[in-house]
Amino acid sequence: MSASTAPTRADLLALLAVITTAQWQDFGAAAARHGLTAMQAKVLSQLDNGPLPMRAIAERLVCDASNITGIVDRLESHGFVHREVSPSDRRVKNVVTTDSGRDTIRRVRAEMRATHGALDALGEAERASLYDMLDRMRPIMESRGQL
Amino acid sequence: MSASTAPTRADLLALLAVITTAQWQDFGAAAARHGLTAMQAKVLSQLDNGPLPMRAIAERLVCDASNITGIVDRLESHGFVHREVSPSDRRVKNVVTTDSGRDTIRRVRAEMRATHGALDALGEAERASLYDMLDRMRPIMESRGQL
DNA sequence: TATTGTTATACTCTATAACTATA
DNA sequence: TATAGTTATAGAGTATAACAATA
Repeated sequence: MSASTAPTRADLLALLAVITTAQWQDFGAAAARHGLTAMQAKVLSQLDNGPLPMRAIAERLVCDASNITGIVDRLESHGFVHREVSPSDRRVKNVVTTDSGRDTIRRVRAEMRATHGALDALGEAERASLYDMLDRMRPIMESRGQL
Repeated sequence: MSASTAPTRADLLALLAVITTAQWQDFGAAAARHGLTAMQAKVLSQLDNGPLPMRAIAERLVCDASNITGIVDRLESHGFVHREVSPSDRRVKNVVTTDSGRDTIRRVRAEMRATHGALDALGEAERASLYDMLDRMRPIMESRGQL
C-alpha cells in the first residue's frame, strides 16, 4: 500500500494506463445511457462553453475536419446541436448546442461515477496535492500530445 | 501554481480528462510509427506477459469476443502474433507474440514521449506520492469500469 | 490562390446474431 | 447443452483526396 518500495516509472505508466482506460470506458458508458457515443459526447462537451466552427472542433479533437461533418450530422439529427452560418465569414459554420444538448452533456458528466468514486477515495488535502501534480504534468501532455 | 485555491472535484475531473486524452493520443501516435493501430498495440501489450486465449483478450479489453478475431487477424497478417490451438481444449486458440511483435510493442511503449515527459516533470518523491494516490484510486476505477 | 466545409472512399473498431467445432 | 471462436452485418470513427463556395 505504501510507496516505500519505490515504484518505477514503468509502474506509474501502467497505473496511468489503468486510470486512462477506466475513465474513458466510464465516459462512454455514461454517454451511452443518454443515447450518445463517446465521440459525440466529447464534441458536445467542447461546445458547452459556447459555439465553435467545425474547423475549431476538429483542432480540439486532433482529427481531420472531414470527420466532424458526420459526427455533427448525427448530433444534429438527434436535436442536440444545430449549424449556423457565420455572419462574418459565410464559409464558416458555427455549431451551437440546443437546450437539450446542454442538459444531456451535463447529465453525462454528472454520471461519471467511477471517476467520482475514485476521487472520493482520497482525502481533501490529497486531492489538492493530486491536482497540483497533474496540473504540472498538463502542459507537457497537451503540447506534445498535439503532434 | 500552488493548490491553495482549493481546486474543486470538477477541476480534478477536467484535468484527468486532459491527461486521459493526451495519453491515449500519445499511445496511438507511438503505435502508428510502428504500423499499428492503438487497439492492435493494446492487444500486443496484453500478450507481453505470455500467450492468451482469444476469449481472455476480449475480457481484458472489455469488448465482445467477435472483435478480437479481426484484430488478431490483422496482427497475424503483419507477423506480430500467431494462433496456436490449445492442447488441452481444442476449442481454445492461444495467441502468441512473435519476436517481431514483442520487439515492436516494447519500442512503442518506450516512445510514449509525452507521458514520459510529463512524469519527468515531477521529482522522485512526487512520483512516489502520485503512485500512492493513483494506486488507491485504482480498485474503484477498475471495479466500476468493468460494468 | 487559400480556406471552410462537404462528399466519396476505404479501413478499423464495435455490438449483435447466427454458425462450427469442440467439450 | 454449454463454450470458444468465427462469420455476417450494420453503424460509427478515422484519414486521404477531390470538390464547391467563399474569402
